[in-house]
Parts: sequence; C-alpha cells; structure tokens
Amino acid sequence: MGDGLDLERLTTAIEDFTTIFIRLPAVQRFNFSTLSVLHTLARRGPLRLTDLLKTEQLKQPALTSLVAKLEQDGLVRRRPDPRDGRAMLLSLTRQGREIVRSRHAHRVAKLSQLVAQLTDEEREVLAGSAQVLTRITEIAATNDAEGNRRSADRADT
Amino acid sequence: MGDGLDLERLTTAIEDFTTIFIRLPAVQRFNFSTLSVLHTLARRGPLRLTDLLKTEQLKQPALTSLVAKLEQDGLVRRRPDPRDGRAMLLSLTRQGREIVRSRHAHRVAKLSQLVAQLTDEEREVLAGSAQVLTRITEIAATNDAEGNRRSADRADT
DNA sequence: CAAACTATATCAATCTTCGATGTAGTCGAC
DNA sequence: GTCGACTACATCGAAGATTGATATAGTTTG
Repeated sequence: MGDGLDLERLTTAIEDFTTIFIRLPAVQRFNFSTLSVLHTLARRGPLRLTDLLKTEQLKQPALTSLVAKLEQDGLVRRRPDPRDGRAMLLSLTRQGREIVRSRHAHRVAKLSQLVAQLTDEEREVLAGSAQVLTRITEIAATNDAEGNRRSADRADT
Repeated sequence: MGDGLDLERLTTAIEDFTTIFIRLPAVQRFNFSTLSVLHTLARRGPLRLTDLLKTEQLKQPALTSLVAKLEQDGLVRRRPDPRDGRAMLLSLTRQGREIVRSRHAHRVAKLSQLVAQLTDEEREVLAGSAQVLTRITEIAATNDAEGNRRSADRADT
C-alpha cells in the first residue's frame, strides 16, 4: 500500500519505450502483421491457424493468405494436424526462426548499448523487472484462458 | 558488476509483454500505422510531415495520404508552418487526442487489473522501473539526435 | 537571381485486408 | 451408422493501404 506505483506514468513509459524498442525499422520487407505472426509462431511453437488467429489482429482470410505467402517464401511450414483432419499445424522453418532471432538480436544489442549508459542502481531495477514482466504476462494469459472458459460455459452469474 | 542483468531474458520478457499490452484489439477501425501516427502526434506535439516520418515505419507518400485521411476524419489538424512555406504542421484535434487517451486508459485499466494480482514486492519493482524506462527512452532519443548530427556533419572519423 | 536543395503532393502499380461464402472434416444424438 | 449442427480452413471479389517514381512549390546560398 502506498508504494508509489503510478500506473498512469508506468503505462506512458512503456508506450514510449516500445516506440523505440519494438518498432524497429523493418530491415526486410515485412510489415507489422507478418512480424507479429513470425514472433508468435517462434514463441508458441506449432499452432493451428485458429489458435494463431487469437493473438493476431487479423481476420481469418487475411491470416490464411499471409501464411500461404510465408509458406511460399519458405518461412513457415504447414502440415495437416494428425488429430484433426480439418486443421493445419503451422510452425517456422529454420529460415523463419532466423528472422525472428535476428530481430531479437538487434533488440538485445540496442538495449545493451542503452543500458551501458545507466547507473548501477538503475541497472539493478531493470534486472528485477524482467521477472515481474514475465509474471504479468503469465497472469494475463491465465486470465484470458479463464475468460474463454467462462464464456464457453455460459454458467456464470 | 555481476548484478544479474540478463539482457537476453529482459528483451524476451518485453517482447512478450508488449504482445498483450500494446497490441490491443483495434476497437475502432484503425490499423497499426494509424495508431502509431496518432500516438506520436499526441506525445510530440505539432510536427512537420518530415519529422513525423522519422518515427514512423512508412514512406512519405503513404504518410501524406494517411494524414490526409485523418484530416478528413477530423482527427488531425494541418496548418502551414509560418516559418517555412513548404512545410505543414500536424497536430491532433480534440477528437484525435480522445482516441489516444482512450487506448491509453484501456492499457492503464488492464495493467491495474494485472498488477492487483502481484505481490507487494513485485509491485515495488514495477514502481521503480517506470523511471528507468523513461530514462532509457530519453537516452535513446539523445543518441539518435547525436547520430543524425554526426552524419549530417560528415566530420567524424 | 540561378542552381541546388528541401518539403510535400500526386500517380499508377502492387500488396493487404475484408466480408461473404464454400468445402471438407468432426461430433453427438439417436 | 447416419443425420444435423458445428468447426477449420480456403477462395473470391472489392475496398483500402503502401510503394517508387516523379512533379510542384518554397528556400537557401553564393
């Protein structure tokens, strides 16, 4: 209580930070949607189209055609789901993973250069925040999953 | 020294966190580029097209037409720069600011709900990190500005 | 005041995205 | 087992966004 956590300020700080950290110039010819799809597949392993759809800000036909193009370009692999004849399992090829890794590496390098200009104290704060950010992301995922269960059940008050 | 700052891990944590925090479903019909332009204008006040261009991942013609549409929709104001007859000064209208504020408010609400599920200790770490994030963003801006000066000078080794 | 430069606008071609709809696979009740 | 309802993904045509090339107009410098 009263720990001085100013959400307003923190949100603004994150918004501004992502502008310089996440929106790197697209070194290759990829747009936001494409990069987001690649990142999600890199992080969450093989996914069905429908599951991938949930995290992306696209409608299904757009995602289908984006994935088709990525397959043609050799970045994504598509194979039938052995458990469900309707579904496709999507994953990255080695080449696809390489793109995600390269962007990630750019970010690490950029962050490294910035962190070098901080005080020791500031660096300590950052070190702790990685863990907290991960926790928050997990909590959000859990909340979403529960939300889905509830609305599927139609059993809540 | 040896403060356990793992940049690899921190970068991944930030990447994953922004997926749930920044890429909110576009409640309105705006795409990424549009939202980014609105955010930048909200934060950095009146800007010339060329200056706005620097922070956006778009080419100049695309930005011109995007801004034209935003003006038609009443979200952006365009007026001639009194200091330079070639340039236009872009800023948000009240309505444009309202959109940015609304997305920001959504984020604050979402963060608030997540933070409520953290321990006191975790909240304390977050409280400190707002300041550090802001510092990092400032440093990055300074670095960029210096980089531009240097390459304009063509005077470095 | 002419040449070189800068800021923005326009154009046609290409790529993205969308809503609507189609096809094929799955599931559960009987 | 087979009928009906549902789900996963694909296809299609239209609308919108983005691009490179280029045009126009204003500015600066010698």
